Amino acid sequence: MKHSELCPRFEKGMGLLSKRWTGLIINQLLLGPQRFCEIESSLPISGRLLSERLKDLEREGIANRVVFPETPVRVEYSLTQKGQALQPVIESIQEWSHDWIELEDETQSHTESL
Amino acid sequence: MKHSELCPRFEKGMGLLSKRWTGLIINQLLLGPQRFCEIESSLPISGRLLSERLKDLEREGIANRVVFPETPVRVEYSLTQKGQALQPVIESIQEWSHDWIELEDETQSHTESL
DNA sequence: GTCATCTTGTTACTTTTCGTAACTTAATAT
DNA sequence: ATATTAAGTTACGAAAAGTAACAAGATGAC
Repeated sequence: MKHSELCPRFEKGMGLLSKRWTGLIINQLLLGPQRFCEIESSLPISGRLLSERLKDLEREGIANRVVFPETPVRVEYSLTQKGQALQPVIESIQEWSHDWIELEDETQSHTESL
Repeated sequence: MKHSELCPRFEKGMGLLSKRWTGLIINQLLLGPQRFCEIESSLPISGRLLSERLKDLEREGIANRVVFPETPVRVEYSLTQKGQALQPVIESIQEWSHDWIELEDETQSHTESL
């Protein structure tokens, strides 16, 4: 129960990134500002969680939220400087994934593990 | 409900990294091989979760597990090549955290939010 | 012999987070 | 009036995380 050596900034940063969906949402926003439904369509995430994660990101100063009061309403999310600064993180994860992750083949019908 | 553009390797890699504790455990193992109780002491993680995460990492080929049948038993965990290859990822997260995360001060007794 | 000790887990149980689906709001079109 | 659409929210069951107590197995203390 001594965890003294750990840098608290790093611990907090890692805590943000290691919440489910956060990395993938940021990856999506690195492509440019996007509205809620675009992010939702680009990822297998539900509206409930997406809404929750975007609120987290806004609260942490990583994402901006802009409402266009059209009908129906349009809301655009974009990255702040702090969010843009995550690009090297995302890129390094992309490189590692490309180099080291192998896909298990999904050609079988879903009746394995029986 | 279309999430077609997403690279499955990246999605899987991000899935690994965005499990709670995974990043911090890998960060610890980047310092060198360590036994179970050392990792446990270095992080505010419980034995149950640490055991679970280390099994995940072993199954993914990221960590090695070596048992020394002494008394009491000693078990050492270390990173494989695949695990070592995560160093740039961890480093980029460290840099971002250093540059952009600010700590809220914890000088108050824990009676805020009332 | 029996009891305590130490490490690496596991089991049992509670709390938090996630996943799914139905519902809400507000402006417009039919 | 009713349907439509985007952006959420609410409700609820399922999965994951947190906590604490316990187990195995060899040793040393009494």
